[in-house]
Amino acid sequence: MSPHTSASLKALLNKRGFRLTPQRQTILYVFQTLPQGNHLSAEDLHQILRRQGERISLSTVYRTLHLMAYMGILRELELAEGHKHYELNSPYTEHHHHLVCVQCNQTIEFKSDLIDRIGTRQAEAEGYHLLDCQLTIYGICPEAMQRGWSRTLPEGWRCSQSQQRLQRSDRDSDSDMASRG
Amino acid sequence: MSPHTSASLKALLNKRGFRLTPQRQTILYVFQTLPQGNHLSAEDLHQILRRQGERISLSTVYRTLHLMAYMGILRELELAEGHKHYELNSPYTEHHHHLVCVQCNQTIEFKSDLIDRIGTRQAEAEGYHLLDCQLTIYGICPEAMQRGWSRTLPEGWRCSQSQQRLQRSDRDSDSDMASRG
DNA sequence: CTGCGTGCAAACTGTTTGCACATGA
DNA sequence: TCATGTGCAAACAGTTTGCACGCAG
Repeated sequence: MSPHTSASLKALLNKRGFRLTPQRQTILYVFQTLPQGNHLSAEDLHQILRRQGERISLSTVYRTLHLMAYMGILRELELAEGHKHYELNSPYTEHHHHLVCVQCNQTIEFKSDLIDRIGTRQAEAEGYHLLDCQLTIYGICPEAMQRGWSRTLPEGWRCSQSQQRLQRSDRDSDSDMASRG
Repeated sequence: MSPHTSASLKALLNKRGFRLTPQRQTILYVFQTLPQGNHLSAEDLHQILRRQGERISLSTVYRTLHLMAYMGILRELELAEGHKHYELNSPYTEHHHHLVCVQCNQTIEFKSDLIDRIGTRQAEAEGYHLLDCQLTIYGICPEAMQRGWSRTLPEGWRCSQSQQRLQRSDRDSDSDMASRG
């Protein structure tokens, strides 16, 4: 159920004067084999590649993410972490939205035709060419709430101190992403 | 109708052990007197302050934006420009969403009770404590389209040949979005 | 064989932080 | 008074870019 074979990717790239390189092929493959509902930052992707023994430079990762987002192969996400995330964007991928815990970064996906329709209509109404439309809901997940967090600042927060706010505890703590239909 | 007088701001801050300073007061005032619908980046705000003769350091700007966002006084926006934007967030401010041109950054606000309701419901369904809910629609505005669409790729990216617009047809895959919701 | 793509390192942008001093409650 | 807030500069993280070489078309 891969949206692109290396042949179709090549065709897609060549059509626009770009080339199919091993790096681009590898990167697309990573996204294609990613558990449904995951999204990667440039750094994440670079780590994964490195762990797989691929030697692709970080610059190339960035350039490729850019290119693929531009081509519509990837979708660029603005979650609440200060850097962009990317996920596959294809007709085979359900268009969805995100519910994010700003404390632990747990992310729940959900879809809503209604929202998509509103987005489409709104873009049309203004004469915009629609690229993407994302409802992002920021909140505190039940687990984080239990660990204690009021809507305001964490206890002992100081402007001048190191603010341990929203600091993700571990890189692998976000592996438990749920996906709801 | 200002959501906060300096007295109520003071109360709000003191309640949490923070202090009212001239800087904080000034910054809030800038937001309060901002033309409706504008949102500022830290840099924007710093410029404005400087132009007004205020000598508030950039660090303080950042710290204040942070503080006020966490106190719920400001709303943090993730538009598509690589940096955050802030706007007033009060009961008196209509909650709204954004339609952004990824080429020229023109932003159109719109509100939708329906979206807000969907967001609320979705958060509730997952047991999340709702903080904010933003539908952000990315697209190309009519003017930018006329000028031809070349951004999204790094400066000097070599694809200068066929600059044809991408056709994003994945949005209208099956659902009938012709009907207005 | 041409010029796009890559890796590298250095540059850049937006943001955070350590420190000493200033100041609000 | 004294912990909080500020300004400054340096540190930082994420991203970009200039250059020389490598490789796809």
